[in-house]
Amino acid sequence: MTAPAPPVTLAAVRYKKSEISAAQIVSAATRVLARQGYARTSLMDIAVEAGMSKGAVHYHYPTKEALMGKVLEHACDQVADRARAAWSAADNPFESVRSSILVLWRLRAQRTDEASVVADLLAQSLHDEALRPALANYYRFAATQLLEHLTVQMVAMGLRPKVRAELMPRILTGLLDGLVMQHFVDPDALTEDDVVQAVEMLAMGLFEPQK
Amino acid sequence: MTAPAPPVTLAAVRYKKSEISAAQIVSAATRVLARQGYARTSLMDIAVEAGMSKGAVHYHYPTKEALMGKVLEHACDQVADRARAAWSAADNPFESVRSSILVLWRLRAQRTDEASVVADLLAQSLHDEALRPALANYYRFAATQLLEHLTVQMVAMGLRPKVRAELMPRILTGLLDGLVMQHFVDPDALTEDDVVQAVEMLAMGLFEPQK
Amino acid sequence: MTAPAPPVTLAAVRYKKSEISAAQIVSAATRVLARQGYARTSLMDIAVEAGMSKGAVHYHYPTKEALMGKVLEHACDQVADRARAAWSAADNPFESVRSSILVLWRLRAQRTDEASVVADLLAQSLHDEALRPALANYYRFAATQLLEHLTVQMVAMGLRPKVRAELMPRILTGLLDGLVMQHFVDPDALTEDDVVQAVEMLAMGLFEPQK
Amino acid sequence: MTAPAPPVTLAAVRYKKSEISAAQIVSAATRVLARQGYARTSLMDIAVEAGMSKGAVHYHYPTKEALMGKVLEHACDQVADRARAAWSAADNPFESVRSSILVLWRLRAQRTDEASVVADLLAQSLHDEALRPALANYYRFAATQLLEHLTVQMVAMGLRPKVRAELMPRILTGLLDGLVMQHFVDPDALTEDDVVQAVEMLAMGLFEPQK
DNA sequence: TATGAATGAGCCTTCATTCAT
DNA sequence: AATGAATGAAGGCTCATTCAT
Repeated sequence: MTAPAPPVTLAAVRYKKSEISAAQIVSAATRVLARQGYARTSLMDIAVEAGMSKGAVHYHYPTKEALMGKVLEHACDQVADRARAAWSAADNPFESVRSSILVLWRLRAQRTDEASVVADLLAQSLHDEALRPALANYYRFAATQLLEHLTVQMVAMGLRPKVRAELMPRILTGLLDGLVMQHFVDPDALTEDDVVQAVEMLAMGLFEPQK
Repeated sequence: MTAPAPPVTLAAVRYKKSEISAAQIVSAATRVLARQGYARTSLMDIAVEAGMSKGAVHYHYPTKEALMGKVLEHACDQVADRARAAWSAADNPFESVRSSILVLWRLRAQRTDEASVVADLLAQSLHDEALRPALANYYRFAATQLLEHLTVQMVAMGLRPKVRAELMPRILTGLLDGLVMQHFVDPDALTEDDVVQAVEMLAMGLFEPQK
Repeated sequence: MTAPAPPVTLAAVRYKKSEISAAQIVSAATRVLARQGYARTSLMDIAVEAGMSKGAVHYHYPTKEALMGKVLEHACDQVADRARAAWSAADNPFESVRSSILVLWRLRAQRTDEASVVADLLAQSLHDEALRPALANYYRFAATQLLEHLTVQMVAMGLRPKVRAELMPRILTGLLDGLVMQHFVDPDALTEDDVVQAVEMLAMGLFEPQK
Repeated sequence: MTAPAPPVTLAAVRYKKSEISAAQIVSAATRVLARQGYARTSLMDIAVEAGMSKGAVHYHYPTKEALMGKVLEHACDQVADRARAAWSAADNPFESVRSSILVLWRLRAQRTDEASVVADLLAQSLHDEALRPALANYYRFAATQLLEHLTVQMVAMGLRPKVRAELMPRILTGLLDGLVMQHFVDPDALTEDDVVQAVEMLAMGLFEPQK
C-alpha cells in the first residue's frame, strides 16, 4: 500500500490556483480597461470578463486601486518586453535604427491593450499619486533600454551623442509618445513615414560625427 | 445732441445673466477638473465650486458630457491664446526661437488649470469620441500657429525646412507634449534646460541652410 | 382727432388673451397626457406642446394637480358631448339602439385623446381624491343621458325596464368600459360585432315586454 | 431503513435566501403600490417597506420596470387564484351562480392589494407595452376559468349559451370590471345587490332554454 | 478559495415650484 | 401676461465594499 500523496502537493496546488486566478483577473482587467477606459470600468465588468464573481476579485485585490496598480505594473512590463524585441540585431546599423523606430512607433500606434492601459492610467496618475511610481519606473526602464541599444548602433555608424547620455532616450520616447496622441485624435495628420522621418531627424540631430 | 442711452432691454439683461452663469460654470468646472480629474469630478463638485445648485448646472448644460465638451473647448482656446503670446517679436531670431520654446514648455510644465484639463480630457477621448473633434481642432490650430511663427524666424536665420511644412509643428508639439508627461511622472528626469536643448536640436535637424 | 379706444376694450382683450392661453394649455395637456400618460408627463412637456414657457403654465394653473383637475373636467365634458351626439333620432327604434351602442363603443375603442385622458386619470383617482368628484359627475351625467335616450327608445319598442331606472345606464356604461380595457390589452379577444351583440343582449335582459 | 437527510447544501440555502428576499420585495411592492399607486411609488418606498436597502431591491430586480412586471404577474396570479375559489361546488345551480358572482364582485370591490395593483398597472399599460402581455394573459385565464365553471352550472340549469363560448366570460368580466370603477368613484351609485342583479340578468340574457 | 447577498454612499438627471423682471 | 433663471428634493441606478457561508 502506498502512502497518501504528501499534503505539500495540495498546498502547492492551492497556492498555484490562487496565483493563476490573480493573473487571470489582471489580464481580464487589462482587456476591459483597454476597451472602456478607467472611468467607465467597474469591478463587475472585470469580474465578468474574468469569469469570476465580484467577491473573488476582492479576495485577490482588496481595493480597486490595488488592482489598478497591479494592472499598470503588468502592462508596463509587457510593453517594455515588446519594446526590447524591437532591437533585434541587424547587420546594417542604419537599417537597424530605422526598423527599430518603426517597431517602437507601431507599438504605440497599434494600441495594444497594454499600451492603451498605460496611456489611460498615465492620465489617471495626474490625480492619483499611487500610480506614479510604476510609471516612473517604466519610463526609466524604457530610457535605459533605448540608451543601450541605440548608442551601440549609432556608435557603429561613427556617431557620438551631443547630449548627456540619459537624456537622449527620454527625448526619443517623448517624441513618439507625443506624436501618437496626435495620431490618435487626428489620424490624417501623420503618416507612419512622417513619424519615422521625424524621429530619424531627431536622432541625427542628437548625434554628431565622431572626431 | 447725445446719442440715446443704449437699449438695455430686460431681455438683454437676462440673456447676459445667463451667459455669465454659464461661463462661471465652465470656469468652475475647469478648476475642479484640474484638481480632481475627470473620473473623480461630479456635477455636485462643480456646482459647489460655482456657488450654484446642481439644478442650475443642468439648466445651462443638459448633460455632463455637454458640459465637458464646452470645458474642453474653452480650455483649448485658453491654451492656444497663451501659446500665441509666446511668439512676441524679438530682434534676434535665435533668441526668439529659444525663448518661445521656453514659453511653450512652461505652458505645459507649469500645469495651468487649462493645460491639465486638456491633458485629462485627451485621455478620456480615447474612450469618448465626442471629445475628439475639439482636440483635433486644438492640435490643428497649434500646428498652424507654430508653423507661421517658427518658419518666419528660421528663414530669418537663413534656414529652410527639410520636411513638408505642415509636419514640422506637429513634431515639435509632439515632443513637448511627450516630454511633459515624463516630467510630470518623474520630475527629476528632465530639467528645463534639457528640454530647450532637445527642442532646439530637433528644430535644427528639421531645417537646413538655404542654398 | 378721435378719442383713444376705451380702456374697457384693452382689458377685455387682455382678459380674453388669458382665457385663450389657459384653454390652449388644457388642450395641449390633453394631447400630451393621451400620448404619454400621467406618470410620464411633465409640465415641461405640456409647456412645449402649448408653445409656452413653464412659467406661463404655472401662471395659469398654480400646481400640477390643479391643471390635471381642469384637464379631466374638460375631457369629461368632451366625451359627454360626443356621447350626446350618439343618440341622434332614427325612425326605427331597434336600429337606433343598435347604432347608438356602436357609437358609444367606438367612442371608447378609438381612444380619442379625451377618452384616453379620462381612463388614465380614472386610475390616478384611485390614489388622488381630488380627481374623483369630476369623474363621479361624469358617470352621473352619462347615466342620466343614457337613461333619457335609451328608455325612450325601449318604450317605443314596447318594452319597460326590469330594474330601477337609475341602475340601467350604469350597467350599460360599466359593460362598455370593462370591455374596452380587455379590447385594449388583447385586441383579438373581441370584435366590434361581439360588443354590440353583448350590449344588446344585456339591454334586452334589462327590459321586459310591457303588459 | 430511513431515507438520508435531504442534501441541504450551502448553495441551496443561499439560493433559498435569495428567493425569499425576492418574494419579500414583490410582496412589499404590492402593498406600497396598492397604497400609493404607480406614479407615486418610488423604489425607496418599496425598499423601506421590505425592510431592505435600495441596493438590495436593485440586486434582485435590475430596473423598476422589471420589478413592476413581476409584481403584476404575481398580482394576477393571486387574483386568479382567489377567483378560482369562488366556484366552490354547490347543490343548487341557481344559488351557485349567484354566490359565485357575489364572490367575484367582492374580489374587485373590496380592493385587495392585488386587485388594486392590477387595476393600477392596467392603466399604466396604456403607455407601457411591457405590462400588456401579463394582463392579456390574466384576462385570458379569467375567461377560461369562468367559461368552465359557469357553463357547467348553466347547463345544469337547462340552459345553453346564445353567444360563442369564448365571448361569454369576457362579457361578464367586463361588466364586473366596469362596474367596480363606478363603484369606486361614486360608492353610492351601486349596491352589492344591484351588481348581482345586473350580472344575473346579463347571464340570463346570454343563455336560452335548451331545446 | 470563492460566492452570492446586501449595503450605502454617491451619481446623473428630472421636475414641480418660486421669483425677479 | 409671460419668461428665463434658479432651486432643491427626489428618483432610478451604479458601484466599491463587506460578510456569512
